[in-house]
Amino acid sequence: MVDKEMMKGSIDLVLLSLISQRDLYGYEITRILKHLSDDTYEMSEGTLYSALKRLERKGWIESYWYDTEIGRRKYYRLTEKGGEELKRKQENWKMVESLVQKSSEELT
Amino acid sequence: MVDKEMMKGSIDLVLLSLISQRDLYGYEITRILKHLSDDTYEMSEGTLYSALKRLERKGWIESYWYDTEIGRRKYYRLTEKGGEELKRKQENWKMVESLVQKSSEELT
DNA sequence: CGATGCACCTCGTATTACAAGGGTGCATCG
DNA sequence: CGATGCACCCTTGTAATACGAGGTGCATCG
Repeated sequence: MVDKEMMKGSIDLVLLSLISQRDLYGYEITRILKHLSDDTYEMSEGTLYSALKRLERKGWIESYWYDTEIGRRKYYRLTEKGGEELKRKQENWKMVESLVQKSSEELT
Repeated sequence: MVDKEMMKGSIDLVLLSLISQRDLYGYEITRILKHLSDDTYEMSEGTLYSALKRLERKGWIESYWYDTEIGRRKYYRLTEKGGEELKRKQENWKMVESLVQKSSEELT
């Protein structure tokens, strides 16, 4: 559908954004992304879980197990540090956004 | 200044955008990016030249030498294939843009 | 029973972006 | 004249990234 490497470089930002809104579990995240992209993008689980691990290792998210009748789920929640990082990444994103835009507009 | 890894994933798009407007040489590109970012971002030359090599290897840009009184410069120009790739990457970018936005807004 | 969906995970690999280095030649300054 | 700085190009090594392919277990549906 779309470029498989579409999200390269933006995965952490997107994940932190999503988790900042409410606690989510892995599989749920893939469903949300699929939905938000109108079924054009499906994040591979290999990508997702290693990204979540990375975010946790860096202290930006924390996880906890939650058992439902239909099985166990590992939920992730944003930490304070993760909130700060999200802010940084958002500003960063704005910068890149403006560069991408300018690079296709003006050339001084 | 900004995150050193700021451009991760967007370098190719930015470079193709810039070169699509007019032929450019390497050093000039670093100057333009610095200017467009209001001096907050300076692409390391290692990054730039290996990116240019990559783009050339993929057939998206072509290079030619040009001699001025003050020395030789290696200019890069967009190929037809590069034009198509640029278009693809731009659509891709819009997708990611919308995901980044949505991920910090709604959660269905 | 087999397939499908939910839910998690690991491993190996190619690619990427970077820093750190190296090189040339010209101009300017002391 | 020598040093410094700028303009310009390049290579190498490394850490991190994103991915596909594979694996587990359970429940449900046909």
